[in-house]
Amino acid sequence: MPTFSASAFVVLGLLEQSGSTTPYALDRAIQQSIGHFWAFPRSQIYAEAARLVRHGLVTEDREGAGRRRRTLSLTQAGRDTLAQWLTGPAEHTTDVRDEGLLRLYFQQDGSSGAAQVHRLAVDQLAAHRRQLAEYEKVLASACTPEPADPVTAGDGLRFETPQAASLAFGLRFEELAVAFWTEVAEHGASAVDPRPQE
Amino acid sequence: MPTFSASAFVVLGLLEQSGSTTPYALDRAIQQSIGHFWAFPRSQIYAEAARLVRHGLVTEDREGAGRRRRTLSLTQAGRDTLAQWLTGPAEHTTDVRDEGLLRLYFQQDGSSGAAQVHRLAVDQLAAHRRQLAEYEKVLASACTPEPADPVTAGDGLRFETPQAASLAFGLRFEELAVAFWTEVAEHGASAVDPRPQE
DNA sequence: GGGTACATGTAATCAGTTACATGATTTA
DNA sequence: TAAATCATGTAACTGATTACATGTACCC
Repeated sequence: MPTFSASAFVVLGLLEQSGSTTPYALDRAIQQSIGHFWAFPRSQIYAEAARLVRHGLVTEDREGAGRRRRTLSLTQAGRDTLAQWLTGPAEHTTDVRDEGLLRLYFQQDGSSGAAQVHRLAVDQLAAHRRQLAEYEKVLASACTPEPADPVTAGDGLRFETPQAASLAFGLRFEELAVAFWTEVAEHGASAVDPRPQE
Repeated sequence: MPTFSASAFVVLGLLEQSGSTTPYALDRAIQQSIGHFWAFPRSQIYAEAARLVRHGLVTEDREGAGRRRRTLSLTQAGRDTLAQWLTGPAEHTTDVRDEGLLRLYFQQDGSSGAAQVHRLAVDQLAAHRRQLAEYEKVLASACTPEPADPVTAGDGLRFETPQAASLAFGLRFEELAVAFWTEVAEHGASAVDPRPQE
């Protein structure tokens, strides 16, 4: 059997969570959750689904007319493959592609580029603020109020599921980005301290 | 003229910084710096360089024998295109692909999956610690000691160039990851608080 | 001088992106 | 009912990954 990519498991995992769905519904689910830590554009869903069908991990069912919608479902083989991946050894891959940081890297140092850097920072800041707001909305529904138990209680909200924990990471990432670009905007790139919290 | 991707600017930018170089040297530079926020595998350098040569932004010069090494240099058109990109409007794209978070997302909630989650967290933690150590090494050379001027002085080390500032972001990201997976390892996914610092 | 690690490139395959086309549903 | 928007799919193209092949230097 071939070896499947992480993108394949995005599809398998979501299918397990939701039962049968359409590619479009998968796309929506991805945008709001997994897409934040596994970029996965809509058009790839079709390709990935086709591959999974070819290998017998998913079945598809198409409407005969109209928009010829597909409905995807897991097969037993699909469920097994997913379970195996979830319990198997994890590779460590964190790939980031952030055009803002790339531009920052290539800016001239010294005061000549200061205005450019500032403009870049302001732009990036706005974008990350927007993203942060997104997360807050999404997480609001995944959050539960503080448990009464004083042993486990900290301050703030807590999550109950691994899903919500992953999203919490995304939220923290955006907070980091906002803090970073704020510093750059206010003090210029030369004032960025690698560890502000120490 | 066609529109160039961010990967193209990675090559152009590095060529400007270093004068003429070989694809291999570019690769090494990327691994240690830009690769952290713009994933760019070695084999793509050849493809990208070829494209840039085709469009006249780069010239290449090949050894006649032996390993037929290339030497790449910027043309004036290349320098111009780079300058234009650096001053032009920035898109906001932050794509992340992190297999660890993906797995976490799909873990079962409840106590049944706790051991899996723990193992995952320990693995990811180790990997991110390694990455963090990397950054510390790379940044040590980009760091300057605190300036004496009390107006701009904070606590800790400061950076002088946009390059170092970008890397500082990477370092903070790894610190975030380490903190996150530590929490998951210690308390399970259900104990992750979205905003520990509040 | 043979082994190991580093350096360099190519071609085939696979994944991802863009651009487009069309069907359904809501709303003015 | 026309316009706008949401839903759905395909095909052509470009970018990325893998696997391989070979050259060069170092070191024992």
